Amino acid sequence: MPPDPDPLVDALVRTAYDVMRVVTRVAASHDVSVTQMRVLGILRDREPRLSELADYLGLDKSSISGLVDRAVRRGLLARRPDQEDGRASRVLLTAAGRDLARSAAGQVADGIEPLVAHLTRSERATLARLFAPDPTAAG
Amino acid sequence: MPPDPDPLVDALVRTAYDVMRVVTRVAASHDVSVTQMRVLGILRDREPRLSELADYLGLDKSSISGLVDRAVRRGLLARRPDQEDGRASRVLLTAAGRDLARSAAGQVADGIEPLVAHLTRSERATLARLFAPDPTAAG
DNA sequence: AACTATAGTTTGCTTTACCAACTAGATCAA
DNA sequence: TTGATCTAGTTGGTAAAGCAAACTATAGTT
Repeated sequence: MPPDPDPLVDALVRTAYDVMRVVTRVAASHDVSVTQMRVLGILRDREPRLSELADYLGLDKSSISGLVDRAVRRGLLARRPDQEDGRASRVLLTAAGRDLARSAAGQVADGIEPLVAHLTRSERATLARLFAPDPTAAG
Repeated sequence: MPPDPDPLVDALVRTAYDVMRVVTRVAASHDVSVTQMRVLGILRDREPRLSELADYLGLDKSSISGLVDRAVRRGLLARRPDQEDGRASRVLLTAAGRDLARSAAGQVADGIEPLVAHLTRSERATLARLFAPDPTAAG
């Protein structure tokens, strides 16, 4: 989207594509889709219902079923019936899934490193601060 | 990918997902895929061969054929035989494609705005500067 | 002219993701 | 309690994304 009058927006979009390229590459190296990678990341500190997962991802419930199915078949995720609601299931990482998530996170960090390699220590700190856990925006 | 020791990396990944969410939404509102949106953006100031486009996107040639086909069928792109190489085609925006690209760029800018709404003018300038047209990294 | 390399296309496959229809368990009302 | 309704998740059907492999046609090379 070149004729972007706002250089910041332009930079954000460009950087987003760069980051996604890294994530895509790392995911592929583990033979997992970007979305599945993201699921693994989300589940590291959560054990949500399928519908909650759908909300996190902004996807339709029906998209989640197959996504989780495939990951379960691969031994990365497991389903657990919800205690409080007989209709619901909760999704959680298996040991293998947790290993993959950890390893992939490291690779993503390494892959992103070059994108900010030209920044000084203090510039990085500034960047991290400006991007801080979004005070108002949705997470 | 929570247990990311580097808060900057974490912020970049999170922001990338936020940006992609906006792009996805805008693309959907035009009934176009994220990849097609990206193609429209790329073609705004270029008229590449299919193979060059494949390189830009990091996709296989075979993925490009169908992608371009569908966009041509929608009247967003056109193929033009390359003068210098009888095997090659060049891809370019139609007027409709250019309109869509322009309009979408505006929507993306508007959608991203909230992500940086909490920043002061000077903080934005800093951010834009730190993200500047990556001096070393690949574009 | 014959080989080889390159540009694109086509076919077949899996995954993604949607929608709509469905099942089963929850919830609310009478 | 029974019935109406809502919600969680699954299933089936569809279009697109993207890869790999086989193929066509043009370039380039020897």
